[in-house]
Amino acid sequence: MILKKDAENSVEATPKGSTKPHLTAGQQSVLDALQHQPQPLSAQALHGLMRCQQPIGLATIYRALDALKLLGLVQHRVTLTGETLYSAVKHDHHYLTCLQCGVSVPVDTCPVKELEAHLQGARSFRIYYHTLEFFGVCDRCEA
Amino acid sequence: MILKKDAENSVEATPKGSTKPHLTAGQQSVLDALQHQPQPLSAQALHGLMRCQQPIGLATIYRALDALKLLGLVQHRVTLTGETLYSAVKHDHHYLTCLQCGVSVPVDTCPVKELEAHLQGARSFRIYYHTLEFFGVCDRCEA
DNA sequence: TCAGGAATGATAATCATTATCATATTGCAA
DNA sequence: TTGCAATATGATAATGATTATCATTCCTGA
Ligand SMILES: [Mn+2]
Ligand SMILES: [Mn+2]
Ligand SMILES: [Zn+2]
Ligand SMILES: [Zn+2]
Repeated sequence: MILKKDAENSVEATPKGSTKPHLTAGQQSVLDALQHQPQPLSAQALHGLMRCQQPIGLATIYRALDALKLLGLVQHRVTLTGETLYSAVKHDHHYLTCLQCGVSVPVDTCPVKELEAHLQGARSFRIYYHTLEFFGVCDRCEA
Repeated sequence: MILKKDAENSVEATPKGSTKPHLTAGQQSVLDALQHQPQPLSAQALHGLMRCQQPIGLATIYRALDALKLLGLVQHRVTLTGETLYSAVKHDHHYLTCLQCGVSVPVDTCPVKELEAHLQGARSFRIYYHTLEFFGVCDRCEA
């Protein structure tokens, strides 16, 4: 992959000194849409949902998602089929995914919080979110 | 995505009753190649490495990697650029990845083992491996 | 009000991965 | 052994999610 970046990413969407980041119209709509969804969604699925209410270009959605990730407001996860799913950062959901049929079942426990806090301090890295996923074969596919 | 499957996946590569799974020539070479690499590799990188020694088609490599995943011998991880990296299942390596520049630094700790064992028992799911990755912004990009 | 920068949308291009399909190998029954 | 059907392999075309382009519109501050 490795394609040239369009331009300097606007990390500085946040006015200096302001505590709340300034969001563009597109970013705001995307964030709103995501926050009203209980399930992670692909960019294209989002596009399908949003184009009815507030028409918005697919490219804008991708750009907004990138920006929101960089702001720590949105997180992502990649499915076995290569789609990227996005969700608002709040609760963290993890999954148990079957390599054969692709079914994903949620896992409620998460033992990562502690380690995350520890890393946060030890490394010079601002951590926004984490992914944790288990892969294996479900019983139906075991047969 | 969601493309039709080529044919029935050969989950039954393992002769009934045998404890060691039978690997095809391609699968064996791919596994060997991976086991000699300290770093996770993409399918195409593997192809580059292998084509010198034992010529092998790229499609065969992808097929072998899928089969080896299903056998619990190989694990995968998807980078921010959408490449899938494969490695032999032995130690589990986890990463801290910068959403801005894409740099990944290894994390040595892993608090997941225990939960994995627990899930293994509770769910009717055979777990082969897990991914754990932290996303944020590195200090260089923070500026 | 006006110029420069940022945001947006439509659309073309990219490229890792899959699907196809023709050919080569393998496993096994007769 | 031999012949055959099933499986594996390679070359190559197709797919499709994501990116890059670029023309246009929207803001914002001087
Ligand atoms: Mn978690
Ligand atoms: Mn681990
Ligand atoms: Zn399954
Ligand atoms: Zn960085």
